[in-house]
Amino acid sequence: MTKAHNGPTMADVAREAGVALGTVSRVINGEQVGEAYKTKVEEAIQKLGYRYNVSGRALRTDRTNTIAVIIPNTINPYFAALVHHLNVALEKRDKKMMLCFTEYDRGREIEFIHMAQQNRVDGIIALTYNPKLTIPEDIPFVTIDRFFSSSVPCIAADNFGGGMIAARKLKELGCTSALFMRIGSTLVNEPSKRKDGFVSGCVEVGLPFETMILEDGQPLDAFDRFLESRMKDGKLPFDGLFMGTDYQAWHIIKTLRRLGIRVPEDVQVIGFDGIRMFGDQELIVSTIVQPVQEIAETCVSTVLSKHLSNVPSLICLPVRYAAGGTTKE
Amino acid sequence: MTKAHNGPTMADVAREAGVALGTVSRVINGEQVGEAYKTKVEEAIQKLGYRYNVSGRALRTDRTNTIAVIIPNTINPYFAALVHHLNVALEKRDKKMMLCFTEYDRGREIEFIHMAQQNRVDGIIALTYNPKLTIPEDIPFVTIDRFFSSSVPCIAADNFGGGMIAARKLKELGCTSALFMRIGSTLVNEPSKRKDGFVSGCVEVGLPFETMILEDGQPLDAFDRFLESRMKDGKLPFDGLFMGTDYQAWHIIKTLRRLGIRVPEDVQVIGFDGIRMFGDQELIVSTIVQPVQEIAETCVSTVLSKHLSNVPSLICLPVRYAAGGTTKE
DNA sequence: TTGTATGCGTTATCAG
DNA sequence: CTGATAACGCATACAA
Repeated sequence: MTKAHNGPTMADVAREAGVALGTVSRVINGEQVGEAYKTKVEEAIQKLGYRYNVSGRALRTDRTNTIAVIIPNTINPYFAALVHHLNVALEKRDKKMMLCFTEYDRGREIEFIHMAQQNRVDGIIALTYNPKLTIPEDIPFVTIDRFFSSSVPCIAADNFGGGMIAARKLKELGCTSALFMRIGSTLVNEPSKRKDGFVSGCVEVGLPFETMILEDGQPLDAFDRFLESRMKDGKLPFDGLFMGTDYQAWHIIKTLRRLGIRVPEDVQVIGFDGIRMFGDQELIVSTIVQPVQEIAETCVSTVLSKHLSNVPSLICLPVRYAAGGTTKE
Repeated sequence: MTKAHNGPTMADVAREAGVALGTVSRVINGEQVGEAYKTKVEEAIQKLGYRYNVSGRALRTDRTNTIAVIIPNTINPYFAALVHHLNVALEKRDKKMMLCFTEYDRGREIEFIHMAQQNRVDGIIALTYNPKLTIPEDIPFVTIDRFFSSSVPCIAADNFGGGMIAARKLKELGCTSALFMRIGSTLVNEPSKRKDGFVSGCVEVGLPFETMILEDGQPLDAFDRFLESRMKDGKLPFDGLFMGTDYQAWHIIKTLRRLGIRVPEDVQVIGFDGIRMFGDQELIVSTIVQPVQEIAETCVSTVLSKHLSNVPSLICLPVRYAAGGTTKE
């Protein structure tokens, strides 16, 4: 076989510096080395433009300095933000990120976990939906938004708390009758608690409410038909609406306007996620903002923590309400 | 050293199957092997759940089956879409993607190219801004939106053509006086041609026009002040506006509305990129749509093509106009 | 402290 | 067609 690449190797550096191979390795890895040797080696490295071979080191140490991130895609702005902050957090620690897009495909979720193992990654951060996913035992694993078992740390926003905040806010803003709607995986995951929190909050503040949950896979316009069916004399029997996500809120607002309902004058709408225009500009709707950066940071520090077993099995990070023009502020 | 990982190796498979190590390798790589041997090996692989070690193979072959993608971030929806389609195109060819986010940092652009070389990637796809970037000779390199030299293929949308289309469209929609504004890197790259095409198109159709180019780094509200300065009796001397990007168009529309100018009744606005809400919903403004998927596909097929030298040095892909509510259709 | 030698898992060469 | 073995680049245990 002809060598494709002909960059300098440690042996080249050693020869150039007139020292032993092991000495070069020690310099590279910041171990104790005599000053004279060290400078000789460093000069040789400079001169040859040496950079260590990642595969060689990985083969030898069985560590890749890489964390696999398994996520549906990067098109959805919430995922895009997550990926962004995960990357920042990983880079800060000199880790590389191996990105795997599942496109919500459950087969792929499994396949990527295999691939991550095959690549000997140092850990996996996953946001998945497959109910039958089995988590590898031999590799640090952290999940987002979905609880597997007490041995697999789950990082999520405080979805329940977010639901409560939404209820209180609608009440505070003068709503007298509320509706919660969502569509999402039938899987019971952390976001499911948005409803529970909302219900709890409505009871707390004495706000009458209804809920409507659509099954996964149904088209969003089932919401539309529901609203249409509840219209009477050009009015809806609700003046407050809490939606499962910003995306769903955005969709329903278009429907409301089409039905001649004004937002926020007739109906106030709160979403969930904190999606912004162009990723970092204005909010799209009034919303419960997920602490994306903190979630990412926590995922990384958790998956890299030496003693995964000592880590809490569910970490909920605080959310906050933010006005985005679809409520009366 | 204690082995961290204890997955089965080729030697284990060979032992299990009662064949030689080399035979296992040949089966894995789909080379000619006797039928009986082949099945024995495949059974052993199944039984042990063997998967080849990526580092071992990479070390031996000096090929990683990985393409580095160097891009500012994934927050910007256009980049997010690009990354998405690049990933699809790469996965289709069983290549892995090594994502590098530069955050527009020129030092990082250089650093990532080094890192990619160090990781022995099979190719690099880069969207960069550093004027002093030197392209490695020994590794297939493709750039997006920016021409380096005839030996480095550049893939871009037909920015010039897009500018022309915008001019023709504004004329067709009844505009009598147009303005082009943009802010962007002082670097002369492909997107710079949006203006040239627009100017050319205006001349062609006989549409009077002005242009205003902001230097990179200036705040966007310099646009606002410019518009304010041109206001007379609550009116602007333009009724057609072509902006360098959808983001800038979006910004300027807010300004216009603040100034009491109606869009599209008083002024029609066209952007560039084709950004959609939530990545795949409605357009944000009327716009010239970049063929993101084709760009991604072309980048991948080009960087993987055996004979990079035979490839054209600039590939422009066709754009199209799409109405997005900020023009009179 | 530094040098030497071994092996990580794989592919490729060479001999059978 | 198959088996044995060397080498890829590196880190490390051991010897000096």
